[in-house]
Amino acid sequence: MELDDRKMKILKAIIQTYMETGEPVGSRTISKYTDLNLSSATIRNEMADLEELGLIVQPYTSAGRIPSDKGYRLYVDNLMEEKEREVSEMKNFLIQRVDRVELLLKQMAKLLAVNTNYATMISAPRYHGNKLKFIQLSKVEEGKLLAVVVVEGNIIKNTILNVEGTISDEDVLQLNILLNSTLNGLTIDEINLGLITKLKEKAGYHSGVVGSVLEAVADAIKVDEEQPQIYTSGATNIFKYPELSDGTRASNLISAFEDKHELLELINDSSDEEHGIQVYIGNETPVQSMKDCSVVTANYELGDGMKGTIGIIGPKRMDYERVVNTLKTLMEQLDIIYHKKE
Amino acid sequence: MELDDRKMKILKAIIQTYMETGEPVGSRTISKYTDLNLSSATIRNEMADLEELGLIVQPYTSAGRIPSDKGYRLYVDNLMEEKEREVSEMKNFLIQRVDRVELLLKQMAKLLAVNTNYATMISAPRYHGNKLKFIQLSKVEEGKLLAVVVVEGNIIKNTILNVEGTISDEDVLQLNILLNSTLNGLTIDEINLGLITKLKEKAGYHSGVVGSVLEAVADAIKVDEEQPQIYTSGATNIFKYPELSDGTRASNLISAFEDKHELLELINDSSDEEHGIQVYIGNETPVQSMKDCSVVTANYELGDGMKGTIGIIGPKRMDYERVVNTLKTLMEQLDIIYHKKE
DNA sequence: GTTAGCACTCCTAAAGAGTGAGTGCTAATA
DNA sequence: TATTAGCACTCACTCTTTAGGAGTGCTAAC
Repeated sequence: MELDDRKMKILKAIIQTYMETGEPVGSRTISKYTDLNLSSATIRNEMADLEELGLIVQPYTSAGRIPSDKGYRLYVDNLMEEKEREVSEMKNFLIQRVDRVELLLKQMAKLLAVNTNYATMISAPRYHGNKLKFIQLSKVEEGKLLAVVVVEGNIIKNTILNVEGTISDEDVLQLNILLNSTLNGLTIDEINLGLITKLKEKAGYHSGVVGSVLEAVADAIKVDEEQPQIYTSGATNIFKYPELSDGTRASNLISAFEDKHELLELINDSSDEEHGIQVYIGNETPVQSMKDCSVVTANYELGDGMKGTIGIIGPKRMDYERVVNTLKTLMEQLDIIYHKKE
Repeated sequence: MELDDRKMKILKAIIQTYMETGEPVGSRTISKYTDLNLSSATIRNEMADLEELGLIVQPYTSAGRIPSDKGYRLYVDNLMEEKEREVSEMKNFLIQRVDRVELLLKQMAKLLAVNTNYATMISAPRYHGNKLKFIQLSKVEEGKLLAVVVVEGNIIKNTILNVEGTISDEDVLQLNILLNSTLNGLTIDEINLGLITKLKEKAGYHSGVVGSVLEAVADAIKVDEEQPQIYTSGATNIFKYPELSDGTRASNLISAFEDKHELLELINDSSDEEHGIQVYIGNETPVQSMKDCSVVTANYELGDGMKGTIGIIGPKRMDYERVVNTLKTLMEQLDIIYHKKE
């Protein structure tokens, strides 16, 4: 048995109805809903076929049908049509570049959550491949240096270093000049051992400080590399969907959002996928606590190398069209704003 | 009718039993539980009296009794005895001063949540009264200055300033010297208009920059003043208590923890209370969504002026003794660690 | 003052009945 | 041959009923 055009139409109708109501869809509903002008009996026959194909399931005998993961997958891959985009709000919001990326991301997460009624997550850009823009050491108190590192995209990292022995203000000045002239414009990866040795030589008897500065820089960046900052919003939106609101499920989901550890897997998994938008349906997700959810991710890029991931988490019957379109629009807008200047 | 010793004992037994089970407590239970050696009938008479006094209530006719808010209040104020403190873990954890306060607070929130099985909240120290330690301007790119402000306690704020016109490196250096020599050691409050005017005069034709630097500093600090950073942990612990886990209640509570707005009220309310520990039972709390909870807050102080608030949020039948003792211990330890150096 | 005894209340869980949405199958129809 | 009408059947859901039990309040005896 093959999946002919009519079956497709019926499947689509089932999925769309189920998305709205969240309740099993019966044959009579479809018979009236579609422009196919078929009796409920015919629909029933077709539905039996669709079930045999594994695209829909009955929660119990003689109930209506709900889409299976496979059904959703087919819908997302083939049946979904692009709506005209709702750009307005996003556009206004993104109209100008923001100096502090974190702020932008936080607001973006919130905006998306409010707009979609799903939970959202945005990972701060990974440094990987980012250029060092500026390093500054300052003596804060005796034995303590403040190191400020600015990376492309005006991401700022502060670290306080404990240094042994005394350093004069003049020394600090010299070190700053040395560090900046040597390291500026390099990516994190380009700062290799050879360079470090060379730098230490030049630093003379302050080579120890140079060492710990670089260590601290690497450290500050590594911390973010391994557990990048993740902003979340709208976690409580899941309570709007009864199929996710029961005790344990909700608890697990909210926990995932709270300690953000599991979200990392999601980011790691989807960030391989170059640039595109990825949809995880039910069991496809790498995150255990989201087996009953669907997740849509997109990889954004702000400047050169400043890449991160946006994720939208909702019930399996989420409005894929709207979510995918919203994300696509967002990506495009970001592209326009952050690349036109070059 | 007055509250004699025996009634006290019975009330205490009821509350303690209810804390463990979360279910209405019957007369027979108390009759066996206590060392009073009274029959259930006698207990029943006493319980009727306690109910008349408003200290316990029946959820429905002929059910056992549960403590009322007033009952809990009496318990917290008079009946609760100090257990020997469990210092061990806290002590190990706090043994050394940490350079980055934020990190300490984050960990502290988590530790408390895991230990108590309640939700926790810690507000980052308010700047109010804190001394400025260090200001540093750096030219990051043309037209953009990076301002780094360090306040006592090594709290670091970064802001990027857009400046019109060009500034030479030499100018930046001069401004740094000027700003630091004038402002270091002052509290935020001490930087008044007179001082600013004087500073602007000295800055000569860069007075505009000085203005915007100070504005930015004030701004960065004001943002924190108005909506101080709040770290939360263990919000999902509330699912461990059936009386808080139902849909709407849980959703509201978790929401409060997510956007942290409501938590501010709690902090503002309790931070008036100088140093002590405060217990809010049920309706006593200023936060709407916590009417069915109890909240215990404590005000901590790290250095001079670095004050913040810790809050523990749980069900009304929370283990007040343990929570209060844990917080007391924590306060003491912080005191010892952060004040002995002076 | 304390206690045993007993009738009474009211929640809870289980069992049963009725309802309705929806199905699968069969036979008639176009 | 595809479609449809008709009908028996299934099963979740709701309501009601029932029985059980925990716990009470009251009374009378100790």
